Amino acid sequence: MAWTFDNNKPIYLQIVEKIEREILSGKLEKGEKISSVRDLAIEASVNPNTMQRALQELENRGLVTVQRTSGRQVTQDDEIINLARTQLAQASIQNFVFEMKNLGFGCEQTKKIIEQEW
Amino acid sequence: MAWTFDNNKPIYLQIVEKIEREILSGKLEKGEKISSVRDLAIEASVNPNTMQRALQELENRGLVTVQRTSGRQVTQDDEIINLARTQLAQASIQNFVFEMKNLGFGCEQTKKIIEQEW
Amino acid sequence: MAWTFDNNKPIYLQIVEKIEREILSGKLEKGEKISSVRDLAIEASVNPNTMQRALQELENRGLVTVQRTSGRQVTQDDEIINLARTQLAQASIQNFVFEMKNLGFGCEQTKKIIEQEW
Amino acid sequence: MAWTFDNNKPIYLQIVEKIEREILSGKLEKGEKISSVRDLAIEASVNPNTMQRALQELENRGLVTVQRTSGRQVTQDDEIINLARTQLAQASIQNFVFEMKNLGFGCEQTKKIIEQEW
DNA sequence: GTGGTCTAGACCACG
DNA sequence: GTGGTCTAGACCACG
Repeated sequence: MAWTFDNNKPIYLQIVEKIEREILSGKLEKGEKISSVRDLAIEASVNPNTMQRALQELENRGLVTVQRTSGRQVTQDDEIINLARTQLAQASIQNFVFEMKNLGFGCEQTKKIIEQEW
Repeated sequence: MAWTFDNNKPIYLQIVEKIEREILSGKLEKGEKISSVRDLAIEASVNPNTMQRALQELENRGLVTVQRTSGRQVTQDDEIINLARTQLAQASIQNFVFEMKNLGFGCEQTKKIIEQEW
Repeated sequence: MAWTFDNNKPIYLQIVEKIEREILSGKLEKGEKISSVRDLAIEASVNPNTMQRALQELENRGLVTVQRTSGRQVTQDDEIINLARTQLAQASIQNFVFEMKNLGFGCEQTKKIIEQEW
Repeated sequence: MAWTFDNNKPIYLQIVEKIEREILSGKLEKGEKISSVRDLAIEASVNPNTMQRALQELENRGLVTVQRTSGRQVTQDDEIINLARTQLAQASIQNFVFEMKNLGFGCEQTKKIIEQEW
């Protein structure tokens, strides 16, 4: 029911990342209306203020826009979404390659494992 | 100079991960003596209490052992190290594959990028 | 299309200021008939209630008058307009001088920049 | 005693602007330590959360930095301060020139008034 | 009903 | 003691 959170990171940031991933994956579509702060707060079992803060952060990043009285929606701006997607992928890959090298894996070996895991 | 930390995660956990990575990568060798809490704390520019806590966590995980009088050293136990390495790699790969799928990347494409990035 | 508003201030106040500026600048002339609340609301993309409230405020300030049947018009009273103009200019200048001093600009320097910017 | 606030704008934003002005004017010097959130909140007669939010915004703008446990200080980075100063001055001047033109003042007249008011 | 702001106050991490 | 996060809940602007 309630979303699950990791104790070692602020909840609001985990919410930001969750929603960001939904936007970048297209699960939340460009321009789609987002549930109200109150509803999302109930869904996630967090305080409305916490949800508010998460959504505000998404606004700062340009992924979400607000219409004062009619709620929030995913940005219409493809460029912002694509940029965020590219940046996340970039970071993810570099991070991964660094980690695998560090653990002693070679390139070929890593690719093989990815193929299996895919 | 000082190690760099991310404000959004407990410092002691970030230290744990850093030292764990050094052990798993072999930068800190099996059985190698570890600097004193004091020295490490200075090196990292953190409070000795914080460093202490990090090392304790590494003991709990079995990666570090204590000799009352002669300080700490990396475990001699290959098995523990290998297990930790495997687990970390597992988690890392699954995480990565999930993320890339989510961002819309395919298996071949991902492997190509890894090759470039390696 | 729609007028643009700053999220950090009541919309009705921003409308008041916009129309006031149009009156003081003469863009809306002395005695000129003002569009209906309805039309203005559509033009500004705001709720009629909001526009209503803005016009009421302008009445309170004496810049706009109402004729029960024939709608609103800009006041005929030169004195009121001139007074408002003077007050706004006063406030604007004092504010500006304070700001520039505060930012470390001198009088001569400021005058030079104004000349360029004019 | 308590700082004075305008009802038509969020308090936290007014605090941001007040402190920003103190930094840009040099009243708060480069690298100077800033009072604790709690103390500032008492000084301003606002809730600590409100003050926290204001300081967080100043952090986002790069004007203030945090040391987790030892409090906040004005940034050491001249460039950031100078940039902010220039931007504020720019906006202020353009705004002012626009306003004065709008009110029917000429360039020479405006400069004369500034001289008197300085 | 929607988002935004604010207060009050608890609890945590780090020192 | 310092900042950070979170909850609970009030009240406001706009519709």
